[in-house]
Amino acid sequence: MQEEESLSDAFWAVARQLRHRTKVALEPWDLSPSQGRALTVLARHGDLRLSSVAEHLRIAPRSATEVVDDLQQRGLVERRPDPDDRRAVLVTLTSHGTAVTTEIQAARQAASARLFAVLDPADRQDLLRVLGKLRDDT
Amino acid sequence: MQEEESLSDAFWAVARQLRHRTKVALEPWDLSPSQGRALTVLARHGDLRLSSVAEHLRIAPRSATEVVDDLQQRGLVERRPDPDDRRAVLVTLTSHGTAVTTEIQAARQAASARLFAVLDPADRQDLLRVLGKLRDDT
DNA sequence: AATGATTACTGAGGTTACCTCAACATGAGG
DNA sequence: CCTCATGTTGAGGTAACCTCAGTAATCATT
Repeated sequence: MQEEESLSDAFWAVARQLRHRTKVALEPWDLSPSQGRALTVLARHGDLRLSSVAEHLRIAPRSATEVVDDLQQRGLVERRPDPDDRRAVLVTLTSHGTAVTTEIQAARQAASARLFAVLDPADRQDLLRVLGKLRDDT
Repeated sequence: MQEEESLSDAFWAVARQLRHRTKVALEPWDLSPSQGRALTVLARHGDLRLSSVAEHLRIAPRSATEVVDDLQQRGLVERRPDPDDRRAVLVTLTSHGTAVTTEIQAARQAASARLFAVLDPADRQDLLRVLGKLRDDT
């Protein structure tokens, strides 16, 4: 059965394109993927503990310390003591960080829009439907 | 236009699944992604110079040296002098390496088949068609 | 309230998979 | 043969992760 082989090949080829375009679109900000994701997570969930940031990024808490260190140096986030638990540190977007995150999300979306723009509406719908089935599995 | 956002979200969700399953399927061999790809490339193209291996893997020649070092230590590939150019080294799959590569490709294909098995034939055809359009773009 | 276990973070140091740069051998063209 | 280009590798560097141990704060139990 050759079919699955080429399905996954095609899938990876498109994934590579999408990844590459996203990377290029995000170059102006010079952020690592983890840093970019950290900003997105903070924008979505509001202030988070360092350990929560680590969970969202699926990295060790110690590694989240480094990601946040870097973002803090750039003035994109602040560390504040958690009022509810003085062991914990809350990571918060600064206003500059919020603005940058908005720009980044726009750039990311524009990059993916440019890729998917070659599809007509019916194709998009098909893709969304089929991907939905794959995603819901397991 | 929210549509592209969820299209790429769905795409990445599926890509993550496929990557995860492939990784799990390949765990028994304890190979890095580059090592796995190197074996595949060698199986497809036959003996290659170290610099060609580097090109296929899109890494620096010096880094290909390390990948090949490791594969050689495991007895999966051999280095031979290139008869046509004594500066060059030819990397060749050993018979053990050929056998392992075959097993790996089967495992990879089985993993992707399991993911795509939830689709009926019409869905698969749609997916393949739409991915083809996306891939040919650029 | 005192104590012992647990939790949140971080310093120190390690690993992996890359990188660049320079050295060395070989090859190709004037 | 002399110069310049090419193929590989040694030396050493870096980014982004990791584990492990230590400190401070909190929680649970007595």
